[in-house]
Amino acid sequence: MAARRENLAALRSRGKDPFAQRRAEVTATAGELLERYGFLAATQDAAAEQWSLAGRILSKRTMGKTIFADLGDRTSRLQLYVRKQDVGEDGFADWNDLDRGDLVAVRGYMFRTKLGELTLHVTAFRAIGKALRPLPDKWHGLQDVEKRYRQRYVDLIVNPDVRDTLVMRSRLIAEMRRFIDGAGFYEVETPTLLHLAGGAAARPFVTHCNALDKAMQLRIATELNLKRLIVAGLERVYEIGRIFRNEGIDTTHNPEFTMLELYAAYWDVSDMMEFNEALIAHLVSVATDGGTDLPHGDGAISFQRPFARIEYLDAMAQCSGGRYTRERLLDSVAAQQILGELGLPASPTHGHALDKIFERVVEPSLIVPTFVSGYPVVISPLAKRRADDPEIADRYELFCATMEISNAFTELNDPDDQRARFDAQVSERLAGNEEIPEPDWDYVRALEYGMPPTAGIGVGVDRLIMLLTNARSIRDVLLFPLQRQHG
RNA sequence: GCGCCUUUAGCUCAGUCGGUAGAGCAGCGGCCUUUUAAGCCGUUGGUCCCGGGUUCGAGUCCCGGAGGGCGCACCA
Repeated sequence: MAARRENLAALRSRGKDPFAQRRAEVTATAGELLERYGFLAATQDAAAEQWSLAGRILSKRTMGKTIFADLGDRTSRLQLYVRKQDVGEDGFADWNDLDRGDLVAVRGYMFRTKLGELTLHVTAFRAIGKALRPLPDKWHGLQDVEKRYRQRYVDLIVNPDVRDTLVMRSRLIAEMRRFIDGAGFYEVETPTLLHLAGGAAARPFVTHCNALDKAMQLRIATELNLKRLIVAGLERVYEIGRIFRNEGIDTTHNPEFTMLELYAAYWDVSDMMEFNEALIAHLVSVATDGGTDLPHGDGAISFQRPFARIEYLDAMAQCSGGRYTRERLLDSVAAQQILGELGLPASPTHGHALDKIFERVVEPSLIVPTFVSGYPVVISPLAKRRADDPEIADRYELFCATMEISNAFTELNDPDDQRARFDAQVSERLAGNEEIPEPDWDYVRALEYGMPPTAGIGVGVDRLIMLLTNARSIRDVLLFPLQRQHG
């Protein structure tokens, strides 16, 4: 660091203070130039066309009166070629005071070196920012996982894979919006700060509002407010927003994460399944440059439409050799017995038991994209019952690579049924299940004004991005994953 | 919360049986006008995560603590 400060002082003494610079002319990015001049043959140049670009020096190779360096900008990395005879004595001295990590604006023309690399022959340049701290090892980059997450800015500078993944995330979410907007949905933003967090089973974060002198909660879902907007007549709404759940942290859980929730009036769960399948297939195509197969681990998963479809109860039966029948699963006592057979601890509720059984018995086999339809009503408090089977809800979940990717159902719009299910939840809550939220009675009031038949879906965006980018940990698709504080 | 692993130079890592701290890269000084993990010669650089203990002597052994990773548990 001392050496870098000396170089900074040297630049300043020649009137080239990098921190005094206000802006840089940029007429091209590294990526654009690499594409545009792909036709150049070795040693051939395009000296007639001058370009200006800006970025960070990622490496520097000095060879006497010549310097090769790599410039990185948001698109790519481009080699620079600087000759003393082009930039003069002073200019060359300035280059010697530039360190790896410094920010520069350069001007020059493209050529291809005799070893075949497209390179910018620099005719003019200027330091526009100085790195007082050295960059990590040019070859190994930053490996220390802890430092990578804590100092993500460094990770992003030196590890191209990290940047590629996070840039892909940005593109995929933009694509998701474009696709949904194209279907006539309004994007809305509903409050994060609520008096009562509902719409899912999860422990909320609690905070305090000084102005109201009230305890508040951070939302655990956007569901109830979005459906209020369906009551309000917006008909097609969605939100891509941050959700907070005060639970564990591991490779598939971060306390705050991004969820897509979308509601369409006049659709049922089958319409939603169509839409869901089209959306996922589209995103796979974007992620794979037009393909249908996603790399996953060492292999690949095909997202060729149509995806597999199976009934929840059939899946349970098949994966248990017929032992877990409808009768047993839908009976609270029998379901607990199954837990015992599986060697799992007893669950506080029937619903919890079903989730555990499914997780153990069915989920591990759900590798290819599969819609699992017809969840029991006991684990679907906000979903409509099937017309011909009132114990089963009109609901599906999409699984892929054993991860739940989306959860959708025909929304329950009968206020009396909704009130009854909330009452049942109150009992569960009193029985000690802390994840069951307090009922939001105003939501029932909203339903009393009339909600059209509606289908809704929730998609865990981070896990979807993990799938689409073949990331092993949710932290790899988050810019700043939560870390414990030092000290 | 439990178990296993891990923390040494700016970065990536080695460090034997407990004997006084090492390499590569980066940096610094030199040579080099098409290199690309440039090369060659020379050279600087340490809170060995923190706190105790055992010992003549601890990076190394013991106890406690902190951070991180993985697994389990928790978590639609």
